[in-house]
Amino acid sequence: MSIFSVNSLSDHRVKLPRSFYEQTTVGVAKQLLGKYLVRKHPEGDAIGRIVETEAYVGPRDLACHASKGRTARTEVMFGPAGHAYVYFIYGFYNMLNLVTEAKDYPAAVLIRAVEPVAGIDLMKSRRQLDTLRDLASGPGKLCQAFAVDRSLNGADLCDGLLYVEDRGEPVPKFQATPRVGVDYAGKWTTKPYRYLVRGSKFVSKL
DNA sequence: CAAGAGATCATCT
DNA sequence: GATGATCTCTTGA
Repeated sequence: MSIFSVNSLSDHRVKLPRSFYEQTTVGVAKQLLGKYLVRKHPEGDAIGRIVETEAYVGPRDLACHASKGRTARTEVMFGPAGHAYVYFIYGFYNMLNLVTEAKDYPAAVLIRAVEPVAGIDLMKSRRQLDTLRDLASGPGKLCQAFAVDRSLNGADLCDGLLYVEDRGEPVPKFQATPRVGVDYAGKWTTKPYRYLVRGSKFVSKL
């Protein structure tokens, strides 16, 4: 590193503080675009630029698990912001969410896709795939690539091996669409709570 | 390329 | 006992 790095934007790396996650869920979901998901692991670190998120905005949102009430599964969402909510679905896949808003207000943002940035060989071996585009372009895929499973449920994103980093990029241009796979949620099905970085090849689908 | 089925299990009824 | 915030592979145009 040169002495110029002090003033270099490219050196800006700040772990998102809890106050970031305490904002509105929709705000967090949008602002996470262009941030970096970091997974520290004995096998090696994995980093990806977040390109797709979904907001699950609280107890009234019929697509949000917390709309079913406070249970063992949803407990983490009722806790303070800035923790991971990881659950297992379809008998195969883990989903990574980041808990938002105030304690006792259950809401979270689903991380749906990232662009691989570092630890790419590790991701390839975990995914048994060689195609960069397919390594983390979906919520199940990225959990596999980043070795995220239920052992991380409840993990503190402000003090642990999983967190999100701000590298000083502005939030990229994005588009909003309805969320994927929530056809059962009545009027909540069509709410535009899915956010995608415009032009990214690494989103799960258009 | 689009559409459909199957895989497989934690969670809630 | 049903179902799901998914993925992959197969089928057929």
